[in-house]
Amino acid sequence: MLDIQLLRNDLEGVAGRLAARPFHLDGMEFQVLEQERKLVQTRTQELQSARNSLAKRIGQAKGKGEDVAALMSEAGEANAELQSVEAKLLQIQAKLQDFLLLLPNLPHASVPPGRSPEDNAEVRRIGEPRRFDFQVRDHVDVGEALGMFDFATATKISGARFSLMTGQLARLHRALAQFMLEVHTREHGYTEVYAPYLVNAASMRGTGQLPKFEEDLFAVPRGEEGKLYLIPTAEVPVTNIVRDEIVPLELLPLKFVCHTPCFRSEAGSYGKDTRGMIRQHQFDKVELVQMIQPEKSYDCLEQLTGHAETILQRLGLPYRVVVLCAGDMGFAAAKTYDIEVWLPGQNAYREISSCSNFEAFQARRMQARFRNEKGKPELLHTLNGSALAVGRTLVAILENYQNADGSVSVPAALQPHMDGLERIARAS
RNA sequence: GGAAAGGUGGCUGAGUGGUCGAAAGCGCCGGACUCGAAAUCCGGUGUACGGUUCUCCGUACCGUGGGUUCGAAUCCCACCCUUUCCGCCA
Repeated sequence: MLDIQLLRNDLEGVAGRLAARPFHLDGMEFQVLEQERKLVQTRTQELQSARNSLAKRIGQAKGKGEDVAALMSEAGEANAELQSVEAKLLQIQAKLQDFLLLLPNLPHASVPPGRSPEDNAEVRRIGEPRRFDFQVRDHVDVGEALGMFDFATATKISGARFSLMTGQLARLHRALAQFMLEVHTREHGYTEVYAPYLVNAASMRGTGQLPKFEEDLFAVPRGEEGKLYLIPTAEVPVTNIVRDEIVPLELLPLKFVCHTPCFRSEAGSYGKDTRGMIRQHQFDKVELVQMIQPEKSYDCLEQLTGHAETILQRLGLPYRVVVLCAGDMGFAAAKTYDIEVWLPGQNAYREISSCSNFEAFQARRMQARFRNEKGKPELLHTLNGSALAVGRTLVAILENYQNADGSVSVPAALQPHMDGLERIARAS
């Protein structure tokens, strides 16, 4: 959510910066709502003030045993207008809130303009893609040849966009998550978190999934009106740790790492990445989340991105880092780096991590604050990034570490997590 | 799922429907005392929004949402949550 003060003071400027996404800000709608709000709110408060002092006088008069009939009728009359004007105010404020909740974040000044992924700018490229002296296979062929990937059975059990792994492949998947958690907790100073996979609407609103992106979520009905949502990323439960909290300054930065499954309906991506486990309804991810003072958040974004890159470096996977252009960024982000891993089977770099600074956008929705040097509550900045998407990392390993005989080498960094296993081969 | 108790400011904890945004204590901040500290004493100490604009003023907020009333932390209804006991359960 954007600061409503900013809209009041510089509507043109905000509209200009949002146009880069591109997003059309309806300035007229806002101004009309604001004008009305001001009028109605002022009147409401006047009437409330009058009611309060009148009620007070009635109380005092009664205390002295005086006649209060005249005062009572006066109060009764004023109440009629108050009631209607209060209802009107609630209605306008709700409209204003809806308006604000649907505005995306402002892109940071360092974000390149542009509308499509082609406008993203490569920041750095690390590692040399390996040369193969045999015909490379994609992860599906590699995994199925090993007899450890079974998409057909996954489809039988659940439907499209689910996967089933068995044996050493399932173990590799587990080892990856384990390895990532250990690097981040031991070397990068993150606190491990176990968090709920089902969250309420307030949490989804806090991080920005709601109200605009409900169709991307899986919902579980519960009770009469209520429902819970399956998390699309650990970002949601973990960031909401600080919702409605005022964090003491000395606790900052808060750094959390959390491994969860993620659930996404992938509505609107029909026909996209239908093969293999690139785009699934359910996938595992290790997520980094930080909460920090505003003046430090961009340094933190660089660090956090570096933490994600560490995993790829340790695994010996070639990758590049791109800064997303304004048009390719998510709704809540002010700046995002995508990390793309090299996939020989696709002969392309594919997203494996997305690291973003949300500035105060989420914090304002969540009322997530810290107590600054002056002792005043101030909105936090929130950041997060995948480090990494476990399923896609597994894909990258299958493709980059495949051997001519159909086996897959286990990256050295993972071997300690797999009882020293060096190669995954078909069981004979 | 059943029964009971309870949700008040950073914490503990009062609060006959009427100067209650809320006693008191603790904590915290400032000051006095002190060479310094402790103890003691004095003063201050919630959040959000709006108006004004840097000084104030107003409004709202006592789990959430409704209701009764001139007036609700206080009464009524619904819901949520917590604790304890029982049942069930990994």
